[in-house]
Amino acid sequence: MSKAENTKQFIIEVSAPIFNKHGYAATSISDLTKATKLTKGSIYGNFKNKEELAIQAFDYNVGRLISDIRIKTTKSSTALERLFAIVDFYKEYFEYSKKFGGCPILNVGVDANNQNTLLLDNVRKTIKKLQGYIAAIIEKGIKNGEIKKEIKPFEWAIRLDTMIQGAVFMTYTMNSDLYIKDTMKQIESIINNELKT
Amino acid sequence: MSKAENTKQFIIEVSAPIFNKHGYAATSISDLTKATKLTKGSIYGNFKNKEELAIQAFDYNVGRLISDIRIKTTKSSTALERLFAIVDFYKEYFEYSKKFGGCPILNVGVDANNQNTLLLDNVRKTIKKLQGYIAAIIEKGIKNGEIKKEIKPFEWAIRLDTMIQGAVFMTYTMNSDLYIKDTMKQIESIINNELKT
DNA sequence: TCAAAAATATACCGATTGGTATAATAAACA
DNA sequence: TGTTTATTATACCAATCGGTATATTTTTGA
Repeated sequence: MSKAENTKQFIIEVSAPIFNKHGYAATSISDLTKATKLTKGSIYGNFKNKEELAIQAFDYNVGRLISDIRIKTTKSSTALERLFAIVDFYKEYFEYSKKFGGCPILNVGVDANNQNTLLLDNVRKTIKKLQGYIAAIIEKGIKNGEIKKEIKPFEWAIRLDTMIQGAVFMTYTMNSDLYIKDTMKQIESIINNELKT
Repeated sequence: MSKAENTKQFIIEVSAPIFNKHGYAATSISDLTKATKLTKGSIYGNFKNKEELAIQAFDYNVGRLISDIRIKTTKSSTALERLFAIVDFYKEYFEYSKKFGGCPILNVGVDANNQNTLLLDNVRKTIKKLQGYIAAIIEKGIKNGEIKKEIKPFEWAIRLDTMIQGAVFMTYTMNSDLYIKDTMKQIESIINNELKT
């Protein structure tokens, strides 16, 4: 990586949690020059404008998030174990996601709504990617006989993802991981009682 | 109501959906003077500062929201009917909440996090009030023999509320009420299969 | 090592920000 | 109706906003 690419990556990494925590409008370029100890010239030399940087910062955050979920789940081999691995991942999500400055999907999803079309599009793609990933695990479980064949993979992937996002919102807003812990228990019993053969 | 109180109320009503839709930082005083066709002097004559107006705008939004939920639920007399009335209310919530500029609990909850302590406190109080209201209905249902006596009212009130908030987030972010419709069906079967005696 | 090229820093731009002091206006009440 | 009082409009403030032109520095490759 050249010096320039290094700087660009550095700016993204420092900016990502700031954008995520404060939102697009509430994050100023001077917030970023202070945090990076670089100057405007350096930032605008690497990014066309504030929006482009915000998008790359979001992509950087969700890239790490999805990568970590994949790493955690692919340690297991069966579909059910992979579903429980996702559940375990989200049990610790309150602490885990603090390094991003909160949940990027929740924060940017709400922040970009009616504000920034490009950012909102990226949030939607991320949600669909995550739901597709869960659906693929369920589908595999059906083929393996681990999960009831009448279960509709995408329907349940959406359902579980929606419950997770609700728990993430409540946990952050109420500043208590009781919400996400309880919802994960609820999902565990759904997997055991409704999905499992 | 005097002329001044009238103006104050008018400013709140016009500002409320703007603050809710764009967030606190992204809403400028000039946005509000344009929308109200009043001047800065008029706004600062009625409110100490932007924050005070934002808080009163939020309180106005959730006041209407909670009032409408109460009206809808108290039309029924039994606890189960009241729970289903809340479910029915949220089935139409995507359209209903557009007049607020989106869901005030979701929007302000995310927007105020790590930004505005007073607004966040009001969001938390609202969530607790709503959960308390649902818990009270469940409790009444247990006493009436409509709901299983081993059900813990507050635990399930939180659980249902968390699912609802997740569905609201997904519905707004994906711009589709399929999410909230499906979650409400899911809650209906939870009520019928897990709560009902 | 040195010149060309790329990246970063500095200085500045007009526009807008939240907020205020004061002037003009309208409402309230005697 | 007239006058006091409350409310709204105007004009302005310093600070900050996103962004750019240019100067300076650093990196790159011959």
